[in-house]
Amino acid sequence: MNDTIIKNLRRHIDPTPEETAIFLSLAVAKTVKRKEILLKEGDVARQQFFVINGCLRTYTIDASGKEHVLMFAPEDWWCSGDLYSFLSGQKSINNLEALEPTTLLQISKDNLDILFRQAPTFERFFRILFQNAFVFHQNRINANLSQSAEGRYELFTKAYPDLESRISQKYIASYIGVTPEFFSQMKANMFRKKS
Amino acid sequence: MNDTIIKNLRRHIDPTPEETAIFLSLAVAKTVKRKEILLKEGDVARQQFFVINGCLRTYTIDASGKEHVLMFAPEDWWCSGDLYSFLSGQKSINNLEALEPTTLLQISKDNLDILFRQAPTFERFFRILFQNAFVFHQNRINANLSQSAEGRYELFTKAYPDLESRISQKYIASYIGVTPEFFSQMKANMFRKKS
DNA sequence: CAACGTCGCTGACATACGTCAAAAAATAAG
DNA sequence: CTTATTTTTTGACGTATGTCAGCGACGTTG
Repeated sequence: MNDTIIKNLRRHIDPTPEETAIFLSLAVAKTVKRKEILLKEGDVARQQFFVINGCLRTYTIDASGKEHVLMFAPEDWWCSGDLYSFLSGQKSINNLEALEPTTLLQISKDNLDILFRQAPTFERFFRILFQNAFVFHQNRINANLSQSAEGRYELFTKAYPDLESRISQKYIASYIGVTPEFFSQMKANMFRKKS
Repeated sequence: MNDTIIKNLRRHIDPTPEETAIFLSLAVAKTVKRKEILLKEGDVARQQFFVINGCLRTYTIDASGKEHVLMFAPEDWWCSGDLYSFLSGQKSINNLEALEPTTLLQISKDNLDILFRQAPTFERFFRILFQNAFVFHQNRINANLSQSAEGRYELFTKAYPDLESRISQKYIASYIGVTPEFFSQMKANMFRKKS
């Protein structure tokens, strides 16, 4: 079970066995059920998560009560729920929910600070992690500015290759920024075009 | 002139005089004219920039030739032009242009790697920088999903408080994802509402 | 198996925003 | 200062996407 996270860490850094041990001693394993809420708007985000198995979604609820999916976190993804809340201690404006039964590691802010002090190579790891997140998000913003719903849908399938079959498509619609009804019609149109 | 960058560094880290000196020895000052291009789509992004004075914009050009502003970088902002290109050495898909006569510091990828090795506190600095960028971008994505053009415009004014009077409003329209024509009408409507 | 809620599909109608063209206003250049 | 260029505004009309309502197909729970 620790294989997944160790492989994930090795993607960007080469920690010594001691450093890995420190990391593992500061992270806590956790299992949640489908539909379980890990972070609720208004609470403070106290943990950073790493998904070993399953899938999470981060979403907001707007003034008129509609939900908007900010990101998915399937296996091998890191997820903060609400990073600003996590860092600042302010109330979260995002929600975080499990879309499947999910196994994850969580690490608290205090432990993360300890980690950075005791194993500074993790500064590097998270620097690279957020660097990549920056690229990912800028890409998505670009898609929002320049592409139609179809283009954004393609970007989704590239970002999350095997997710579509696992989750309700209303979440995909929300992620690309259209209503479920329109998404349904759009897919029908796309199919018609192809054949 | 180095005051600006030193103050910027001190926002997140507390570098020793030696570390600051290392940083300054690896960064190069540069001045560019209005409309000068710092990075062109298809080239490789070789520098990371810090704006001392003036303003840059990062933008893409879509298949139909339309430009889309991804971000502005007025004074005291860092800007990568195309971070993916900078990191990977792949061709850039973004363009970077000065909107005003601009003074900046630039640091190459090689020098940045040297900096990380010689003064590891900068790993921390850039980790925090990208962390903040993550929050900023997620906010913007949320606005794109949940708000109308008016809401996105408000977010722009919060993100860049004194920029509106300095740049052409067609760039603001592009940043919030509407046409200049619609933006013009929208502002007229907003004014009418208020009074 | 029955009953219920959730989800996806369809169609009629509504609206935010885009397109195109032209004039007016502001800015830059000679 | 004057002309040329760029930017902004206005208006008519088009389109992508939203809203609402209904209906059928599942999947869950008792």
